[in-house]
Amino acid sequence: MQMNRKRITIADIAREAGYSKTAVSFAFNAPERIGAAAREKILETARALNYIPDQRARNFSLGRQLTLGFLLPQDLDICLANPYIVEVMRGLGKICQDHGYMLSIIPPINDSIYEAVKKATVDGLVTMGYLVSGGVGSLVDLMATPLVMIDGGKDENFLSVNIDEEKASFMQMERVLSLGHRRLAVVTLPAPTLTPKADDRGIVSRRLSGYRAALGKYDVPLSSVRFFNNTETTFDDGYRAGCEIMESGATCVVTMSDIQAYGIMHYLREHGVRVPQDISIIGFDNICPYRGEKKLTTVNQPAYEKGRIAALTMFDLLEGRTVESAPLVPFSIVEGETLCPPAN
Amino acid sequence: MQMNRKRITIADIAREAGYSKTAVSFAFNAPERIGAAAREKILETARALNYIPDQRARNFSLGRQLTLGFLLPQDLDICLANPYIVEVMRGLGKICQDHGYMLSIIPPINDSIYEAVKKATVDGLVTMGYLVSGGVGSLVDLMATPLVMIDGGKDENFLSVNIDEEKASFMQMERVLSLGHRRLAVVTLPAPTLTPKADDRGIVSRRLSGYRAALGKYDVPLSSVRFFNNTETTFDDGYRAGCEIMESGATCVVTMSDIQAYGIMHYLREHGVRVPQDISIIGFDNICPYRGEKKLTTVNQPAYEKGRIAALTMFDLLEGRTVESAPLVPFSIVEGETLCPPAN
DNA sequence: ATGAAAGCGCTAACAA
DNA sequence: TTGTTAGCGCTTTCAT
Repeated sequence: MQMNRKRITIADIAREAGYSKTAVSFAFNAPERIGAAAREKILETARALNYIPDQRARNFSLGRQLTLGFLLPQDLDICLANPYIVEVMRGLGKICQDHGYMLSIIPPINDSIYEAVKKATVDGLVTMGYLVSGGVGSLVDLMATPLVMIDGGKDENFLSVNIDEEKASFMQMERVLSLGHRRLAVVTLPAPTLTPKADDRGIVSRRLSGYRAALGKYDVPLSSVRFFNNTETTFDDGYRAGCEIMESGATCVVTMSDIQAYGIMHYLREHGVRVPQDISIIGFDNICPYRGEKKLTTVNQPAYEKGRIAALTMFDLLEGRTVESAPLVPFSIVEGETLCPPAN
Repeated sequence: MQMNRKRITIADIAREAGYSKTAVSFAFNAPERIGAAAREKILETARALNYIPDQRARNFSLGRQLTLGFLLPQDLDICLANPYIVEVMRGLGKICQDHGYMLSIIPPINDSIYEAVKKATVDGLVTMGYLVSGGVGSLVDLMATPLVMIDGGKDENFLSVNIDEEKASFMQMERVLSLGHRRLAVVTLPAPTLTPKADDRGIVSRRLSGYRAALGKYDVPLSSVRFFNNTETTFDDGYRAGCEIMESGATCVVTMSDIQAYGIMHYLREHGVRVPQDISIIGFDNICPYRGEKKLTTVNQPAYEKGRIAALTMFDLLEGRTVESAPLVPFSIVEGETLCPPAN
């Protein structure tokens, strides 16, 4: 196994080479600021002593970390089980790699995102799926850590990378209403952790308002919609909700995330309910078909692109470029095999 | 947008509260080592001044980082597109979360894993898919950074979490040989970046030796096997290889990774080749079916579990517990719908 | 061209 | 109980 020999420091090299620490530092990071002879001698001894500069100390001294943080809205094993989130991460990470940065996945600490932020050592934070109102918002402000949201909400202090949530959810709902569905089950995302008070700027509220608009257009009363508000964004929890949904009498399920939808489909199939003949279903995100289920009709979100844009925006911030606002990214409804007119 | 007000430091609090920095430090991190009155006064002023301890400085001083690093074998966007790797990461991350750690994804810098390691600020490194021989091995030794491999190879200096590669690949190959296949296409993993010299301890070599053993048992000459050694571990590159494979006359494809296999299947289906009637295929890893392809017969690896074990091992190392060796994790052949006897 | 020394913000051994 | 002070390893200003 590895032996923990003590690290060689810059002082060792300085002493051994007969130069100052400054000289050594320059030899490594600013060759032009030191004589050729001195530099050679220094690098020589550094090599001989197997000196590796301590990146930790360097970063600390330079006040940077060469790391972007990705703040997870829920437990890590839930988030990484969601292909949509992973795809966002892939976009984020690609840009990090291009900049020589690491991407740090930051799960909540004891269910607290706030605590996680306090412990995080990163140059910038990217959040996903919730509003930064209140606690975390002022915390990052105190820490002088730039923050960019993905799927966040309107906030005067932070940028958010989003699709047009109202419009997308309007179209999603309209798609099924136009097919004739009138008895609906709507599965929402879990209440955002960071919005203590009811807040109409978060992603859930905005989508709900899109739904309401569509329902209004088709004169469908809210009472004919059954809401499922306690479903985690997981396959398993979708599956779990399947039972109640099946028994709700709905002819169509509208979910705010594909991963839930696939869980629901799995349950339905296991229980002899045919999709879409018996129950139609439409999702949100557009992840790949899951567990052998048929391809979902859904709202496509450019996940990878969202990650990329968020990271690029973050580097703009870090490198002092002014950023007016994050752009709306495009979405579209993609056809799968899970929608048809209601049976009767 | 955020305003970058200057951070309050421990010195500010000390001065303002009329105590020393030590006292402030204790007030936060060792309440029992300071009087109640002093503590109260200090926390009071800290609150008033919105003081947030600088985690960077704290970590630097304590010589830790509260972060585990996950060293990627290839570009980040390739790795995160592989569900097998993501699942490993999920296992790693879960344990990190349990320990209040972050998980840092470390992509190569300019194609160099070595450079990435030098820049990384983490308490421990977990690698994936290659041997740590040579450069990186001695580097982490100099940096005194503990390292644990996943899918690495035999190495006297580092632990590796693996299945029994020889046995698994033997069984994988035997599975198709026993069905009667004699003309085979074998798709390997790309040559591990970190093994400059031919090395027989890496994962690819070990699996090849399993293949040889199985072929020997069935008296099948190596000449009846067509090797594809330049296929990246991606869906797209599998797809790309599909053409040559189709034309190779093989009745069965044996791949070292599912993601390649699904790419190949996609190509075959698009070109009217039926799986398994025309060409059988067997994979490795056991990821979920991809892009609507049928479920692959494959070797199941407990990816999540591998990640967990690697992380747990790492924390053993970090917390000074002695670790003899990483255990072999179990594997199994799982039946899909992609295997049948050869046609003629 | 080179070096002394003062940071960076926090911890902790040691002294009082 | 509390404070002084010397680190942690590197960067960088400012003399020389």
